[in-house]
Amino acid sequence: MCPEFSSMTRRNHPKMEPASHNQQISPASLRTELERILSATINDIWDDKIPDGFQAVVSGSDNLEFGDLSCQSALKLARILHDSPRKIASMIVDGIEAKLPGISGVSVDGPGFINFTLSLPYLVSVSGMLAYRGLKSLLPDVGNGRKALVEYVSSNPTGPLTVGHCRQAVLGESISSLLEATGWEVSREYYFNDTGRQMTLLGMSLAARYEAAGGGEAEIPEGGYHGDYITEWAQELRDEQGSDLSWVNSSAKFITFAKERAIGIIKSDLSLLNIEFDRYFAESELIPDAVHSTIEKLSSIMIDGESLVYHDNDEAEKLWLRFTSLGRPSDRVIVRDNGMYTYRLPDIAYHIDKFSRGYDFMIDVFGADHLDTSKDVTAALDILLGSPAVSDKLRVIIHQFVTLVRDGRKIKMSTRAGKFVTLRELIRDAGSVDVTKYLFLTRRAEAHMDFDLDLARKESNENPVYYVQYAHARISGIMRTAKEAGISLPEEHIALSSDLLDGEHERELMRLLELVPSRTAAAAEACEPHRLTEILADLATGFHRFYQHERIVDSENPDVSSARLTLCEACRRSISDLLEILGIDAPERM
RNA sequence: GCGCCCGUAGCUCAGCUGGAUAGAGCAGCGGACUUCUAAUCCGCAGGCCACAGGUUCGAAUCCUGUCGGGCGUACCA
Repeated sequence: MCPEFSSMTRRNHPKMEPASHNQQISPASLRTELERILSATINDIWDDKIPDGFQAVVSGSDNLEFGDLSCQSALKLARILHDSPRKIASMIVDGIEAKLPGISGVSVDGPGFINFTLSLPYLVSVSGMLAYRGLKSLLPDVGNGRKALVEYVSSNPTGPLTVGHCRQAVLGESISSLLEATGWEVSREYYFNDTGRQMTLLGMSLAARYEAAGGGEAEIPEGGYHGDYITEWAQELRDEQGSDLSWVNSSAKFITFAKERAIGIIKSDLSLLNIEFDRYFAESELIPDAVHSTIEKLSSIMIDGESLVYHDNDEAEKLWLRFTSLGRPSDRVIVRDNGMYTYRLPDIAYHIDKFSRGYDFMIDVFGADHLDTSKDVTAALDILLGSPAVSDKLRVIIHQFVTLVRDGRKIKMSTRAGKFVTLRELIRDAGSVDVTKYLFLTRRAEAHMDFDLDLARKESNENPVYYVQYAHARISGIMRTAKEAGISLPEEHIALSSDLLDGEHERELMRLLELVPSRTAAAAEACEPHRLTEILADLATGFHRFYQHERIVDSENPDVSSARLTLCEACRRSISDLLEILGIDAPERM
């Protein structure tokens, strides 16, 4: 934000309200309107030959030679109409009767693309909107205040967060912000398992270290946790408890102590990333009521004359869920013979709880290891809640793992064996939180990524995040220079004359800016925050190039300076708005 | 064996859901600072989009198969 400008934008000048103010059209409505006109034209010409529901689509051209926006409908229609795409395209263009908003040129190119050139006044007005009202004002209000829930990290409280969790944390957090940017009211939730075998093992591991710290001989149980942090907890516990022997005989106390310590570490790890959850949902909250009622619901479902759950003949307690009747590869045990629940059952109960809380959209962000389980859970929810309810509202995003490489070799990570690289260490090696975040955010979730620890610091010095942040800092510097020179942004309500911005470099930058809202909206729709890093890089390049070619602050030409300042501000604000969604700092100086 | 994901420049990765000449950063080579921040810009070089078929006006993108890598295939989570 530039406080020195905000006061201006709020001032009212009713008498000076120019006519052009009402003509401002947003990038989104321009596209909708174009598509509407094209669709109508196509239907007018060919009428019943066009399949029902046919919609023309316009998208940004990848090459400036082909105009700013392009439509491929003629190519698609060629097959249906049995005619050459070029001819069809020409007929469409000739048949357009309505005035196209914000468009100064239409042409038919290549095999049959219809290309549109955006008008200069329109481009100028969009830059103005970005500068004065910010990116969010141009994003579609998809959520419209509806509630969404994003579950992510959800790592069990058995130790510090690792590199893998870091990727997920950054991904989940940016998805949450992206949804917020498009009008959703988002709750961030962390689900953790605080019962079951892993917690018992953790408690036993701590007990063993506690013994050892007292000089005793004790072994960590098989499958237990070997991390150094457990030894530290044991020592702390010793120091605190002194000779209080009641601890030694109470496994529950060890579990509770370890659990609380672990959650504390996790929360402080997350705070390093500036991530705060609205709720930490413990599995134990579901036991016994929610789990029991889930078992009942599952039991009442019959498929092909068979109950969805069944017992083995010999063991009374053990309960299976017949996932095979739900199209899954194999049945699974959901209650063990000792009466304890396996992971899937409470997780189903948890998701039923989520659905019951009235969210319109739910996202689960999981690592690749959860894929199978997650499909089982979704299959169970489909049958319990009705398939459309689940597929409409629940979206599971699976991200692939980070493969760490050190000394040219891949490192196997294991939390239990105590062999892992923590989030803390990663941030330390990368040298900055922003660098670490950007590192993960430039990749799409499904991409496997190799991360070379030896190159961490080296890479971070050359990290693209600095390139983007530098653009922001540079513009901020220009704003300061402009202020000193007595040049300010034009006031919002005065339509900017496009004559002042008719150079090729101005146009190139404005064209880039015009694409930002639709690209951001598409990223939100797809829940793919990595696309924002692409937009950011493009904006930074666009600005740096513009800066190289054009003098912005020039006392000799205050009008031009002021107009160019608007473009800079549009750029700066778009960058800072996008960085904010990604949770990355937008520095004013570097 | 089976299921899911991935294979794109030397390296790390994009590629807007089938379109026009496949892009960026880093690494390499060569240029540009008396001018609002050179953490920048401009140029060169670098590709059989793993491989083989198929679908059609058109494929990195869709379908099949092969090869290679990751994850899963627990009465762990």
